[in-house]
Amino acid sequence: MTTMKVPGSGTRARNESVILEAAERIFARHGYRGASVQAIAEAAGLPKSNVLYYVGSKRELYVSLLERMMARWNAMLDDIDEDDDPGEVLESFIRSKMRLTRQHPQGSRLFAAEVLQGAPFLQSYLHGELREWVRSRARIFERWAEKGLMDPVDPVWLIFLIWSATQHYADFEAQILGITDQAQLDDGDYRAITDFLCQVILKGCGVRAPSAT
Amino acid sequence: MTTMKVPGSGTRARNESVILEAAERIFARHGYRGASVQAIAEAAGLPKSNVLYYVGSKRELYVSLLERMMARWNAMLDDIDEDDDPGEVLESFIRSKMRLTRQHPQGSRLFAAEVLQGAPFLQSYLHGELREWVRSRARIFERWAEKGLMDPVDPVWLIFLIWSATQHYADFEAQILGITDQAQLDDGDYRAITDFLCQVILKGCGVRAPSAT
DNA sequence: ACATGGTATGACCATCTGGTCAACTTTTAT
DNA sequence: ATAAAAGTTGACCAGATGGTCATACCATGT
Repeated sequence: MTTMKVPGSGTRARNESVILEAAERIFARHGYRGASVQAIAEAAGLPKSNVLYYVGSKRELYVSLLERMMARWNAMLDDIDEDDDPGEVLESFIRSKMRLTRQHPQGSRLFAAEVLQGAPFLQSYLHGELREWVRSRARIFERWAEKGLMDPVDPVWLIFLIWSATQHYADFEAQILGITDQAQLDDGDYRAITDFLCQVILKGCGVRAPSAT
Repeated sequence: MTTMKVPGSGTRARNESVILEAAERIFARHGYRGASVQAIAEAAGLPKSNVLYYVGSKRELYVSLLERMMARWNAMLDDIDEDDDPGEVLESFIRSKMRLTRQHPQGSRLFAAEVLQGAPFLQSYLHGELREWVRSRARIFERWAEKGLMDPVDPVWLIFLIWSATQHYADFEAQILGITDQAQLDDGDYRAITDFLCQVILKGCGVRAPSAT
C-alpha cells in the first residue's frame, strides 16, 4: 500500500476544501448572520464539531472565504499602461470579469452579500487596494480620452458599469433564470452575453473596434 | 381636544410605517434568515411583542415588504408602443429605474437579498408578471431594430444591462463609497451618473439622441 | 508493543430565535 | 359613566445558535 504524498491529498486539505465550498454556497445564499454552522456542516456532509475543528470559528471561515475571493480577483487584474490599445484593454477587462463571474458564481454572490451588509469585513480592502486599482485605471482612461482614443466619459463610472453588468449574472441569476425561463445559463449564453457587453460598452464610450477581430 | 381623523395618522398606521421602514433596513442588510425580530424591534424603537402584535409574524412582515417593493416597481412601468421614439423610451426607462434606486435604496437592497437567496418568495412574480413585462418590451426593441432605429442587439440583455447598471448604485453602495472615498452620493452625483448611463447605453446600441434635449 | 499527533464527534453550555399569552393601560363609541 | 375595542408589554416556551471539551479513533514511526 503506497500512501500518496501528493500535496493537497491529505485529510486536512481534502476536508478543508469540502468545507470551504459548502460554506461559500451557504454564506452566499443567506449572508453572514443568516448562515448557520449547522447548515454548512450538513452541506459539507460532516458533523458540526468537525467543521469547527478545521476552521476554528464561523468568523474565521467567513474571512478566509472573502480572502480567497479577493485573491481570485487580484489574480485577474492585469497591468496596463497608456500605450495599450483601449479597445483591447476594455474588452479583455470585460471578458476577464465575466469569466470570474462564471467560474466563481458563489464567490461573486458571497461578495455581493458582504457588500449588501455594508462590507464590515472589507472596509480596509475597499478603501485601500481596490481604491488604488480603480484610481490607476481611471488615470489611464483619462489619458486615452485626452488623446481622442475614446469619449471623455467618467472612468470610475465606466468601471462600475462594467463591474455591475458582469456581476449581475451571478448575483441575480435567480431573476435571470426566472425571466428567461431557463434552468441555467450555458456556455453559449455566456459567450453571447459577453459579446453583447463588449459591443455595447465599447461602442458606447466611443472606442474603435480592436484591430484584431 | 379635537382628536384628528386624518387618514394614516392613527396609532396602527403610524406604528406599522415605523416598523416597515426599520424592517426594510434590517432585512436589506442581513437577508431574511439573518434579520432577527429583536433587531427590527430595536431599530423601530418598540418592544418585540409590539412589533409582532402589528405584523403577525416575521414571514408576513417580509412578504409585505416585498409586495410594497413590487408595487413601487410596477408603478414605474410606463406603457410604450413601437411608434414611440427609441431614444426617449430608453432614456426614460434608465431615468425611472435610477430614480427608483435612489428613492428606495433599502427596498432595492431587500430585493437583491431576496434574489441572492434564490428568490424563494418571488418565484411566481419572476416567472409571471415580470417575465411578461420583459417579453413585451423585448418585442418592441426588436421591432425598432428591424426598422433600423437601433442596432440589432438582444433586447433581453439590454434590459438586464440597464437593470444591473442602475441597481448597482443601491446594492453596492458600500463598495462605491469606499472606492470613491465619499460619505454618500449626492444629487449631483446621481444626475451625473444617470447622464453617463444614458449617454453610453444609448450610443452603445446605436440609438440616435432624442430629438428634444 | 507502544507512544504520538492528527482526526472525529457526541454531550454539553449560555445565549438567542420566533412566537404566545395573560395582564395591563389607553382610546373610542355609546 | 361604562363597556368594548385597540394598544402595550414582560414573562415565558421550545428549539436553534456558536462554541467548548473530554473522549475516542487511527495511522504512523520506533
